Amino acid sequence: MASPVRVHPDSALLQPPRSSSAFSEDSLALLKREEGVLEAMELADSKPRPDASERGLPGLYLSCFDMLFTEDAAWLVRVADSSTSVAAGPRPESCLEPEQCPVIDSPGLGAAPLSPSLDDQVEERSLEQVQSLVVGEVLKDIETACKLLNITPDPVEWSCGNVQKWLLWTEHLYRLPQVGKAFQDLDGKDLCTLTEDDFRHRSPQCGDTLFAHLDIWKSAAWMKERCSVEESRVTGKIQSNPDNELWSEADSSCSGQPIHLWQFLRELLLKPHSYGRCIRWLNKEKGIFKIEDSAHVARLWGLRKNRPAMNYDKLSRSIRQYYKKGIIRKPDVSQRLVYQFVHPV
DNA sequence: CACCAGGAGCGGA
DNA sequence: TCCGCTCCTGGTG
Repeated sequence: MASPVRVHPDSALLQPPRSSSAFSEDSLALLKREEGVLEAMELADSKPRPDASERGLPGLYLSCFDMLFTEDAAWLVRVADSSTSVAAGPRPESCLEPEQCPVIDSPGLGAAPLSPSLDDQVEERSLEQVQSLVVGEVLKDIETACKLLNITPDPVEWSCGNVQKWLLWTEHLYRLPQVGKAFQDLDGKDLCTLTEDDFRHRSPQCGDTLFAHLDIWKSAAWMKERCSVEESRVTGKIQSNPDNELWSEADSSCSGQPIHLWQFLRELLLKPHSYGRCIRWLNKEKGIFKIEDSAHVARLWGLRKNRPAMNYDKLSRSIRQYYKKGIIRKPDVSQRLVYQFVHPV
């Protein structure tokens, strides 16, 4: 398990790397294990990818932030730069696969070796790009979790029920023991005032991990608020995110309307890096998808709808109600757990 | 046994 | 009224 990292909203998040220690074995392993976070991370890895959904959201955040604040990130940038700089010429065997091409703009490196100071500047610039990519990705993933759980991104605003939802969600994704009872009757405000020791006291097994996860949510909320204040100050309005537009049709949580099952399924399908193990497209153009883990999808749906007794039997009955409504149907060649959106995106 | 199909009653919005 | 949850019977591989 990734070691939790402390991220305080007011300090660490936007700071440059703090450590000058060597690349530890742990962080290397972490890097190899957790590279699915965003494309920028993928360039550091040429090994077969582990199943994305096994990482779970929280673990993903931890490793992201861990990387952000260590020398590892600078190393990552060096990999990115070297891979882009050789793009015109033959690539060594250890180079990246085509689909793992860096998304970071090359700072325009020439063939000649850089002077140390220029090298530092390049690293710093690329590091900023990596940082903003990672932070953006973390915010997006938290946003997804918020939509699925129907909670606000800011833990301070959570009700007792929201806190329990978040705990369930985190435990579920990160395979933690259930400790909800230890945090009973706490609302978000109370939760946020707890210290790491309080968390450990309430849950010796995973209190520190939960605390770290919560810290990241708090950081993200802080950043989001900062960004929106900044944006509204500069542009006078909140800018829209193209990625949100992509699935705004399927997102009803923003409009206050209860989410429909077909919308929920599409949300999961549009986040393959998080949910690809439990539901995935077989043919996105035709809208054909397969539920790989029926129990898992049912649990997620139950979590989203506050229906602890939800199971696949009930979920599939709801899906079948869509048949006569012309929203979902069985594909021409019927297969188990395979359905088709009548009107693909 | 897990999945599939569909009828029916119910409650919430 | 619509939507989804729940319970149900019966069928299939």
